[in-house]
Amino acid sequence: MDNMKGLKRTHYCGEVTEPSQEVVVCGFVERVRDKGGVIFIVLRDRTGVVQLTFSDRSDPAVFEKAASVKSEYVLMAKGMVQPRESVNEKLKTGYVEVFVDDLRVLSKAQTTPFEITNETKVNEELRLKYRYLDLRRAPLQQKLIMRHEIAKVTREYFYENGFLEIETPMMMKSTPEGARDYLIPSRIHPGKFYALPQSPQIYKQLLMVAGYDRYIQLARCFRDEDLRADRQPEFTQIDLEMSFVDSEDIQELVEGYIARLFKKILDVDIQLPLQRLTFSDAMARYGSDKPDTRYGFEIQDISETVRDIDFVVFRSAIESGGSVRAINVKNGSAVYTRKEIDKLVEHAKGIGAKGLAYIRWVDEPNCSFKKFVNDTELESILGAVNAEPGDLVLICADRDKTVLSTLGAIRQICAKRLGVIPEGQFNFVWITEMPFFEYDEENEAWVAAHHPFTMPMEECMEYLDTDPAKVRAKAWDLVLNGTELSSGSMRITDYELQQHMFETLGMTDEEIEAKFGFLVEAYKYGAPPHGGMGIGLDRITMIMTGCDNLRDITAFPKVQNASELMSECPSPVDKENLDVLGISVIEQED
RNA sequence: GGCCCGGUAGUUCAGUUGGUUAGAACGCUAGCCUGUCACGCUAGAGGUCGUGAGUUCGAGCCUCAUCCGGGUCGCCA
Repeated sequence: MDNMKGLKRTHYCGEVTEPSQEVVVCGFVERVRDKGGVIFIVLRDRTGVVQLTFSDRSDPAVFEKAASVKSEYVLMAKGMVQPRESVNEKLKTGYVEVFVDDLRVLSKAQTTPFEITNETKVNEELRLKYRYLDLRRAPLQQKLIMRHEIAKVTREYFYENGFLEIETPMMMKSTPEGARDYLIPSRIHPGKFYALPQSPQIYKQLLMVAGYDRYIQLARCFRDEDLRADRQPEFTQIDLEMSFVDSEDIQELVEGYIARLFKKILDVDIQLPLQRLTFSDAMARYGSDKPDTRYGFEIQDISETVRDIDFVVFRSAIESGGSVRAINVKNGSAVYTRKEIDKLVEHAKGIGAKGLAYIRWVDEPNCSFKKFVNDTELESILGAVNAEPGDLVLICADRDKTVLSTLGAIRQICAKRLGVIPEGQFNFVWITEMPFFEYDEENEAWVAAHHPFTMPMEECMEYLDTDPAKVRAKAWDLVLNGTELSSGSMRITDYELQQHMFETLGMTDEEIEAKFGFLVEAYKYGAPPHGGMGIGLDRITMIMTGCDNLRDITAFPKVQNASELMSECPSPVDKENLDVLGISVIEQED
């Protein structure tokens, strides 16, 4: 094995484009093409590849060493850049090659468990086990580099706007609300635990009380909940908080950030101001609090149209206070055969609906409930949803909540199936006037829809005690292409009101004191009006890189059961270590 | 915790109704080749069919259990 003595890298591989200069490059061997008397080695680093050339008519020692090189060896090479005899137009460096006179093998490499190529069909499980090899591939490197650029633009923007980056603790008090905490034991306090932050929420509010009126942090957050394609247990939030502002001020600033980010990273112009929808409009039109507005198929209430139809499914839904709503899947009838519709209906049943009625219109409108409707009634339904020949009308009748969530989900499935979702389009929408309370059907109680420091809208204060369903919050989400990117709110700064909110949520004085005593105390000493947001850096990166899961834009991601396949964490701990922490582990039953 | 999908050489896959010695491509090893660039040619090595049980004269294939991975619902104040 050689060392680097006397050589220093002068160029990254991808930068070698000018002939007639001496360069020193280093990197990994992408490929060896040994022609017998001439050897080509493709060398790779994070900027690209360059071809190294060796001839048996020059230095025999160098040539012999080149002949022993294999894939993924780590090399350093010095030589003259010369034009190629035949160019490779597919490469940025394809017009030149480095004719090597000093070759150093810095590290040999075993045969890798999979080939390291840009395009790969290799099972992700294997790639995750050898993540450091998978990360050598250019597509992954480009994504992590773009993530870096996004973080850089983010910091630039907020710094320019007067924000201070301040670190908040990773070891904090556990607040057993909402998501489950990851707990940290400590030798000094057996039986007591810190928690990893689910977000720096409380600390950033205290920073406002402390007078640091514009705060930002690219904060690592942790939640011990089940994973999804767009949910990792450990993630990064662009966490910000501002004093002496109201909702619109924060939103305006964030809009400026979004526009800057997309312009700088993707050279995409985002039209400002961004679209706004109230929560109730979003639910009514899209059946979702994170609507994808890149396509239509909007939900329409046809309760009035079908009120007089003698069809028990519709009638009973309306009579029991629910509704009948429909989506018009434009040109859906060709794709959705009877069999495919049956699958949709099954899916709808799987998510809580009793079923779906439908009108499939190929030659004639073919209605699944035609026994119960006459031609006039059928026509008025088709008219109500602007149906034309070729369209597919899907109808759901039930409680409002069920109807909306069902049609919202079905709407998405149909759009994907029909391929009507435009690529390369970024539809942002603010969801405003979020409900303050949510009804927990299991425990038959109203619970906070957001964290308990969220400010109710002024005009809703009067319903706080009388009609929780009517109370809306000064809280909002930012949604991009159907993915929730961000949420924010104004915070309660009034001690009395905060106390009142805690009580409304059914917390006793003892609980309040134990969980949030220090926060409540802080607000007694003067608190500026403030609010803020947490923006999901990972999700933004995922969408901007065109990925459909967070693993691809995370250097070392966790898999579905929250373990890491490479290091195999989490892992058991010796009894001695546990004893020091005062912890005993109960045998898990299967 | 529920539902759906997947697991066969190092990798990606094929494998007929349950039937002889489980195949291909790429990779790997050895040899040849002075202009390749997904180099080419010749030869070769390489398999606990995820694991365990069962049915059967006989299981990669059928049954059951289990492990691992993915998607999703619940969950994510």
